[in-house]
Amino acid sequence: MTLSGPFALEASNLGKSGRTRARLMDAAVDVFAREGFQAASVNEIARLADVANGTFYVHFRDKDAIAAEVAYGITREIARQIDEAMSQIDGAAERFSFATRQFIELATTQPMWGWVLIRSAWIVPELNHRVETYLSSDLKRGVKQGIFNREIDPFIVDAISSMILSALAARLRGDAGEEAGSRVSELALCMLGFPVSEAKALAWSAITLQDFSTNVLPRAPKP
Amino acid sequence: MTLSGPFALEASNLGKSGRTRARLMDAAVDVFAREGFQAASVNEIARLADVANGTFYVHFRDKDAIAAEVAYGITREIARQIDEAMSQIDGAAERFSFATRQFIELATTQPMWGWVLIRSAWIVPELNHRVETYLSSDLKRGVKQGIFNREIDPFIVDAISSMILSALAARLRGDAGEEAGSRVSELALCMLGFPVSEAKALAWSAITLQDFSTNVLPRAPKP
DNA sequence: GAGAATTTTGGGAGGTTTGTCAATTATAGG
DNA sequence: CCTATAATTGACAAACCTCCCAAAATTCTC
Repeated sequence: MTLSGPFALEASNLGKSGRTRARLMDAAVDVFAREGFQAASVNEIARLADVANGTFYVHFRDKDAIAAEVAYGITREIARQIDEAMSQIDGAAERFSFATRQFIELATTQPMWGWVLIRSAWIVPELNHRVETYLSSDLKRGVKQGIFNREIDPFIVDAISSMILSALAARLRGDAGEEAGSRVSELALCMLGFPVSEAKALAWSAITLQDFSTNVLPRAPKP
Repeated sequence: MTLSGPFALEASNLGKSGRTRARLMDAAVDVFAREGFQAASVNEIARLADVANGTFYVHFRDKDAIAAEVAYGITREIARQIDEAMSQIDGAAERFSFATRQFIELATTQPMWGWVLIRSAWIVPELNHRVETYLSSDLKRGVKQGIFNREIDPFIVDAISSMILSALAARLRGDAGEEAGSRVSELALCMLGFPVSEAKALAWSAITLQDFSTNVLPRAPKP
């Protein structure tokens, strides 16, 4: 039996249909991560989910439909998790730095989700868009708090988010270590108008990162 | 007759084989730009180049082979052009800023090349790698000149290059105007340790951008 | 447990893709 | 003009893909 992924775990208390659907989504994550959205085939997703190819079409209209669902599920879960972990943090700069570092640690704990973000972000606009929405809200909070002295518009949000994605990619490839999150966070803070020393202090401060792998989704009840 | 692209012009004085090869490369650029590397099919490239599908395989082993050639051709020409245009500039920061701005103007004058860079950079490693090589050399020059007070390693080069690509994408989509080059250049200079005011001054200084469309490749002789 | 409703199955029609190759056409040198 | 060489062609096998649907299996309800 294939070991079930995050979506399957989450759906373990749903009806049969819901569970199959979730299995397909986990399989899709796997295929998207390995081959990217474009090269992925419905056939392979079904094969990996251990269902007949016809079953796929019972649950999703086509590849785009499952991609949208997967994008939604991934980004929602990541955002929920990060948000919860930093509910106590108020300063926008601290929040940004924490979120960035935590986000990049995704690479260690849920590499497949990371790869999907990297390999499909440019093709499934939903993905990029949602990442940028979350990012944007903390950046704007910073402007309100008078901390970032740079106007926040889609251009700069885009720039920062693609920088973060590139750091995530480096981490996934193994080209960067744990410091990746701090480094990119420092660079971004500089861009936002922070003096180098302050950016460094914030970005490299000791924090406790959540362990995605155990917390991101509710545990499945033991069988 | 299909209007010939840059590669065909460049090859107009070559033998028949060379010209066909070049036509295929221009067609490949077109298809890659529209659909991305993964979704592109050899068939469509051949169709667009107005040759039989078998002809493709005479000139290239497969899609990867032509992608590598195209990547090589595009990056070499862009680099050559930018390099020539800034041969008089010596300061690393000025060079970086000029190159960045000039590079992004590629979006206006050779949008297809721009799209290829955007849509295929993550899939054809050759592309990213070459862009980063050129970028790296000017950044390192800056360190030698004592201008950038930040260690230049692949991580930061990666970060900057993906930021530049995101600006190029915004420009191609029409979401950003002429100012895109200056904006991203300013952001990057901040990251490299420049005080905001200096970064602004450099990034927004008046410069004369080369007109890629007329200069990037030698003119074809009139028939 | 029987019958109804839900879910899954897998074969197949119709299409596209890759890569090959014998046959055809164009080009160039004598 | 004629021939040797180079270049191109297009049909084709084999693989794979999407999407459909009647039949089989499973689950639910009473």
